[in-house]
Amino acid sequence: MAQQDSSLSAGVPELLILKLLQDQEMYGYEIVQAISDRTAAALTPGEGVVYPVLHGLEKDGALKSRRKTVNGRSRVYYTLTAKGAKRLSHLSQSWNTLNDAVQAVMGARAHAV
Amino acid sequence: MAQQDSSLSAGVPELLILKLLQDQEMYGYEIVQAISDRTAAALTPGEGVVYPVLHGLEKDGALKSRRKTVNGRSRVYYTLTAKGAKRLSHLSQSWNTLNDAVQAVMGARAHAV
DNA sequence: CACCATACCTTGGGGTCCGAGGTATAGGGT
DNA sequence: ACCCTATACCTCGGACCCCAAGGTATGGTG
Repeated sequence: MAQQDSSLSAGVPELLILKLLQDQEMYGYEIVQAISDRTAAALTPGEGVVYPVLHGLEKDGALKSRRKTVNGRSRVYYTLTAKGAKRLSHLSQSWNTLNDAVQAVMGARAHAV
Repeated sequence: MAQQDSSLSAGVPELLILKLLQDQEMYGYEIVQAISDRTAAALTPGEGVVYPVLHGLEKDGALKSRRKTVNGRSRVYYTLTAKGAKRLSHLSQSWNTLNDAVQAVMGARAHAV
């Protein structure tokens, strides 16, 4: 049973992966490092997280992949499909709603103390 | 094995419950509705979520409980311990870090200025 | 007296995340 | 030559989180 919309299971890795792939074509190993880099290592989902998400998204038609060999290395590049774009905007929306709700209870203050 | 700190498993219900109990003594059933109320029904963790969290927190010494009968109804009121307060500030911090990291990847859109 | 709201609780299952491990190639150091 | 690291793919087992559904009991209302 596909998970509900208002789920508390964040699905953050999926969100980030979709976003990265919206901006540019990338391959799995690259994504793992990109997330770590762009979040200043605050988030470091490993390969054990990223690859399964990638496979799941492709299976659902949210991503398309193609093999490419660079410097004798075989890489699997992923790109966003229309369905994936929809899923991204949707997930992104959910994240904002969740965050707003949390802030509402926590005192609704902007961070940065 | 107790979960890591930088976990992506949000633990939002726990965070909200701790926050509510920091502000005032409450009982389970009340908490369920308070979350729904204060988030304009954006979040509605049911009793199946709240009670187990409550029990877990108490077991860990983050909460203290006392039975009280009001209008012939038996309620279990919870309050925050020092340990719970620590856990709250900690979890709250984690949430902000997580949110910042997500925003960093998503484009760092300013929320409500 | 039936029904709903209150108030507590547990169980079963699905989803998410993670560390650990497995395979293979390219390149640098020794 | 050889090893070690980085690159690049992958899967598995388990831990944890969340949820819907159901179970028990009492008070108030129609």
